[in-house]
Amino acid sequence: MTSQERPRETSTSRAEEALAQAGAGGDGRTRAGRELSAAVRAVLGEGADLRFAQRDALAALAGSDTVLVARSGAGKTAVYQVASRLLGGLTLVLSPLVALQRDQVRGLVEDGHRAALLNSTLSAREERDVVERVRAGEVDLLLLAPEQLAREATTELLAAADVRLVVVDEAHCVSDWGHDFRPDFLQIGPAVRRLGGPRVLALTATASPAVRRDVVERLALDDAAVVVDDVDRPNIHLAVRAAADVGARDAAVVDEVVAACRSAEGGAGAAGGAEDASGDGAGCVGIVYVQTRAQVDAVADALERRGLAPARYHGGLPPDQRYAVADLFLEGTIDLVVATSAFGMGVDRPDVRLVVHAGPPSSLDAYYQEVGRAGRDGEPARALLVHTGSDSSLGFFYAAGGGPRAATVRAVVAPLQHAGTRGLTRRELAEAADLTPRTLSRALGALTQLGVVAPAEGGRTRWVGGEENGTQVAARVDAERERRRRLDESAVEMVQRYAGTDDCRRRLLLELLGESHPQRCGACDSCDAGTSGDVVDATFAGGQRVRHRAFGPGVVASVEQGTVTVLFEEEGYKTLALGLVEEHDLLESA
DNA sequence: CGTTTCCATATTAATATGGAAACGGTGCTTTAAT
Repeated sequence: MTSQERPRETSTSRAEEALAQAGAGGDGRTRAGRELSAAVRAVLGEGADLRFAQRDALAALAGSDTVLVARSGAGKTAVYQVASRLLGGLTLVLSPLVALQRDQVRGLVEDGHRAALLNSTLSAREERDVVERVRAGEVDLLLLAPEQLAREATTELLAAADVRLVVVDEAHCVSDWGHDFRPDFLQIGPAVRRLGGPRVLALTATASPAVRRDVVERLALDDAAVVVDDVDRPNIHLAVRAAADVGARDAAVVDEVVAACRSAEGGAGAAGGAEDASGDGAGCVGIVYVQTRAQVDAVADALERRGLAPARYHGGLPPDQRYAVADLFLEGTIDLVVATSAFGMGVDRPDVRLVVHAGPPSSLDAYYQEVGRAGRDGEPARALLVHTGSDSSLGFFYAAGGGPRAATVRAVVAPLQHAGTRGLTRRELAEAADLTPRTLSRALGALTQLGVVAPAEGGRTRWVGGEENGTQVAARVDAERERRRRLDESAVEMVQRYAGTDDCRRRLLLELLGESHPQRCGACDSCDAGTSGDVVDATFAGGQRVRHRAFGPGVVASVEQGTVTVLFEEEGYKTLALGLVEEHDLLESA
């Protein structure tokens, strides 16, 4: 065996040289260039080559931590496969959903990697087996959820291993979930540092500049490079419709789905007999997103009364039922699913034609993730949002932003400080602080984020905030809550802005997500209606750094007819009237 | 913030009313008891 085929013997600097070759186009005359080509061939097969964004990401990774934003199917996996081969040692892949890890490992093994996973579904025997293989250096890629990093057994295993790369898959989860729902996402940064600071590669399909910044900050990435691929999906037609009230909204959603399925059947029939053999309703492949579990049943019932047979999916269903629906949808046995936002990750079916939302999502980032499940085959697809104008998820966010009260924080801090390094279990803490599990969970999320508590052995939580007292901590929680609330609020405002515009929807959506798109798209309802225009104002442009008299520094997100939307560092997104801006000289270039 | 659920109380003792409390989307893990 030659050294080229045994990359784990490659030194880090030589690996970085090979990674850097990706940016130079992979010169086959140098040793580093040949190493890169060999790794690419091993991953992609003979004759295939990397796309530009993949090359950019690899080259960036040679010098720094890297965030790669690229749509599904753009080959994010291949990037870390190649990087892992070149860097050698052990690559950790942090994958949020345990249910998907077995399939992911299977794919990696098929591509010739020595991949394994570590999670709670393993039997004691299986876990011992994986641990032994990692110890023996027989694993190149190890998949695990962030929660694993908090286990002492895992920490010890990894401390002794040669971890050279940490991949954070679905990295937007760090921003979405870290602050309350799954606080272990906030422990990734500290855990990576404890491993001696291996390179970090964060991957996601969509992330607005605000989310990118949050991810970089929460992962504590050092001088991160951000590589953004073209995230536009021009084959998806975008439309929004307003309804008078929630009842009319859901009725409109049902009408829309029924009509789409009827026309799909008619169209398939008229197109020729060959289509009929593949089953009825072909072309009526769709996902209906609703806001609550109860709404899943309400909308699905309504669709059944109209003769359709939708499946139902939400987080409250038994796991086997959820997996069954996901599998049947992926294999094409089920074509229509009514779901909450739980339905999504791992849903990679190419021929989804329709994604309908009954009520607005919590952010444009979330919306585009969900919309992006349509038309992955490149054929025409449609995304429709039906809203009432006042059904915003703002209520959710006031609740979430409401966060723990000062008294709650003090009640949690005191027993933790008293417990010392051993820490307390959730149950002990709930009892000592006299709080419900939900309230406690939120309080711990906030405290984790401030870095005053940390996971301890046996799932316990311990105090690491030194002498700081409950009142001081509560004040910091307050400040952080206020910051979070402003960002969440601005995210909701951006959804309302998208829903309310009569200018080109795709342009607004992409610009708010950090992509430049000056021309109107021709594939949204505004363009259909002729109300959209091309941007002509040259005073401001997307990406431009500016400073506002009152809001401070920011970056221009989007320019529409007569308005400019800016992402301010402190205030989140604000939309300003160009007339007023010019009249009062509010914005200056920075 | 807005809506639903729960429970105590009131009286056409089996249902109505009011006010307080809980819930509203996302999922890891582990442990104890079958």
